[in-house]
Amino acid sequence: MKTSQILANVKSKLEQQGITLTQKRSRILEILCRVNKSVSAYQIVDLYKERFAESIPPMSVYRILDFLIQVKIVHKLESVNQFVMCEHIDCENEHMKAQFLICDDCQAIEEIVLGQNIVDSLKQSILETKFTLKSSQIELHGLCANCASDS
Amino acid sequence: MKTSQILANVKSKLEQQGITLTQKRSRILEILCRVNKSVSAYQIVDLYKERFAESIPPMSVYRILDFLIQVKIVHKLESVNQFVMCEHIDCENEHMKAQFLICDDCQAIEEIVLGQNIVDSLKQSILETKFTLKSSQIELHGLCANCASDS
DNA sequence: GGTGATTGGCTATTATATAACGTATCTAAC
DNA sequence: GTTAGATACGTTATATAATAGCCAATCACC
Repeated sequence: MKTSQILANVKSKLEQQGITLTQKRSRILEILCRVNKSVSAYQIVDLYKERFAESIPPMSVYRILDFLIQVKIVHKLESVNQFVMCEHIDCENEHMKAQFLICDDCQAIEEIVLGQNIVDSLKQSILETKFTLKSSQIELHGLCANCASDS
Repeated sequence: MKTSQILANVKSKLEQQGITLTQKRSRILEILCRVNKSVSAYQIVDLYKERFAESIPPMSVYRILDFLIQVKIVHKLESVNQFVMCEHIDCENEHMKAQFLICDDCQAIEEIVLGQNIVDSLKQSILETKFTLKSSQIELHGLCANCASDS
């Protein structure tokens, strides 16, 4: 699917929730959509300047990222301090969501959904420890198909 | 088990591999052992100063942590940029090791081992994506039993 | 005792992130 | 239309996390 198509989808989905994006938010979303991998906040600052010939302070980028995360169209990958567009626009109802395969070479992100059986056994393991899960984002590191064949 | 006992165990285990710890390395290991939770490199700097009335530069702490990680007695929790002692001194032979439950309140760490069935289904899910796993450290966030009952 | 490897000191710099406060813009009620 | 409150964004400063690069000390072995 084309970047512009994806963007349009996301936006119309947000509008259904009564959310319209400001120009800056929209632009940052566009950047995330185009790069098609995970990037750091400061990389976004650079990309923004490149693409729109206009600089944006890091603070603003962080704030906008916070917002985009809140409305669930962007994820933060805690293990690498980077941000990535959500590939599953319709995943809100799943309990164990947001599992990522992160390519340590090119930062390509594969957003996977684990089967219910895995989820259940995971939960069972955790129950035994009296631990209360808040988020169950899982980030696994390795190489994507491309980078693996290169090396 | 007592801190001193654990420390002694770890050290004798390292000695079997021909590794003896320098004073600084030993002290930092002791700190990690005593706090019994995860801490940042800079927290270690502070704790070191407190306990040994002697300051240590952050650079040294990072280097020593790298070493301790290499010899597999310390883990780095990537999602929070903190470090924690390995609870399983004898876990080298497991394939899917290093799964952590991290208390977002008090940084208590529960190091769990997932059952083989979970591990297998995980691997299967990943196989389908042509992704090559490098490390399979999993970090899950939530509240430990203590902190959950407090709130 | 000399030599090479390991360990650690030191300074500087980069990357990541938040605090605090001010300004602008938008909206809704009046 | 004006104004009050909320939301978004700007600005500066600072905190936190991590690495680079080079030099000095120490240890281990010949």
